[in-house]
Amino acid sequence: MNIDDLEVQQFLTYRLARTHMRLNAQAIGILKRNAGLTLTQWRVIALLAGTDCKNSSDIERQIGMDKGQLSRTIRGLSDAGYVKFKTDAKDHRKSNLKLTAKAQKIYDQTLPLMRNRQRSLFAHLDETEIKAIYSALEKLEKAAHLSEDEL
Amino acid sequence: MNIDDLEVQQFLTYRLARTHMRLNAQAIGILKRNAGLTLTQWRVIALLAGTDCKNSSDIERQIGMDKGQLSRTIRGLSDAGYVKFKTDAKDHRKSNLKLTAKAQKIYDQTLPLMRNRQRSLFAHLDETEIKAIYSALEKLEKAAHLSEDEL
DNA sequence: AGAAAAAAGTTGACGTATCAACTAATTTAA
DNA sequence: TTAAATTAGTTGATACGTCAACTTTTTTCT
Repeated sequence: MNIDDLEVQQFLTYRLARTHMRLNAQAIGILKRNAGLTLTQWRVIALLAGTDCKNSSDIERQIGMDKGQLSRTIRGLSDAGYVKFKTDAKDHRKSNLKLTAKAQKIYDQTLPLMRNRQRSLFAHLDETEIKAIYSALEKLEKAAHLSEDEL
Repeated sequence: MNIDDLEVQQFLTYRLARTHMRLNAQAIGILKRNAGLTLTQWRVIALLAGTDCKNSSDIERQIGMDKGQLSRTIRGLSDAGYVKFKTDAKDHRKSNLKLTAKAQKIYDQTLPLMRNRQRSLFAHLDETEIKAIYSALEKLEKAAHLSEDEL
């Protein structure tokens, strides 16, 4: 590509941002209508239900979500009756999380919807596109990590 | 790609989101250190300086930014002495925006930095990657527009 | 054992983004 | 020409995301 074609470049970053936002908006809508959950609430429930994540730090490591946001999300889930937490017997800093039956039910109902969505989203991408987009994202991300002096 | 490979799919959407965030974070850092501006402030200033956008609605149409956020951003810029606005003589709903000398100076200083960053970001992408990422984003965005029933 | 460092979680502040309700001015269309 | 629809912009609410300061508990190191 022509390095000096700033129009194209800006359009691409813009498209990247917009696609991300649209995908998010779609997921948010589905979760709100079908489960009354926010996206972050869903993520936490899905991790507690589908992985061996037990507490806040496990989740943080798993998806790199911010500690603070996580703390607030979990409080919200607790207030809404989706999780119970009690402090770990061996490490009093940790509080182990457990989904309630209510949460498990919502999860079981919602997972198929989200799986179906994932399938649809990717149904029309072929091998070449997948590889190229991975490669491009990797390069962009690497460049995004450069400090200002290195740019 | 294997349609049922949900791991890969989720990884890709995750990567998309993360790349977007990293790119944003980088731009935010550069703007904060060098210009003391937020990203939205920069966008508005850049549009007022570099395009023929005159008012809030022009900007909204140009980059699809939310009216509300735009309104607050412009108020912030006004409070900080970067823009002045007076209501349009012919259409009293509109208020035309004008950058102050202070804003123009910041813009002139900052634009080269941002251009340089854009160049670096895209320097290592080749034609194939650009095309594939465009194609993939287009398909993802199209699918993201589908309603739940259509998925 | 005791001091220093690290980890778990909470909280506050701010920026980013969307949606909805609202006022005021203008355009349209009956 | 008047009523209805549209447009410009403001404001409030809520979600999402990052950063930093802070407390408490555990681990590490000497």
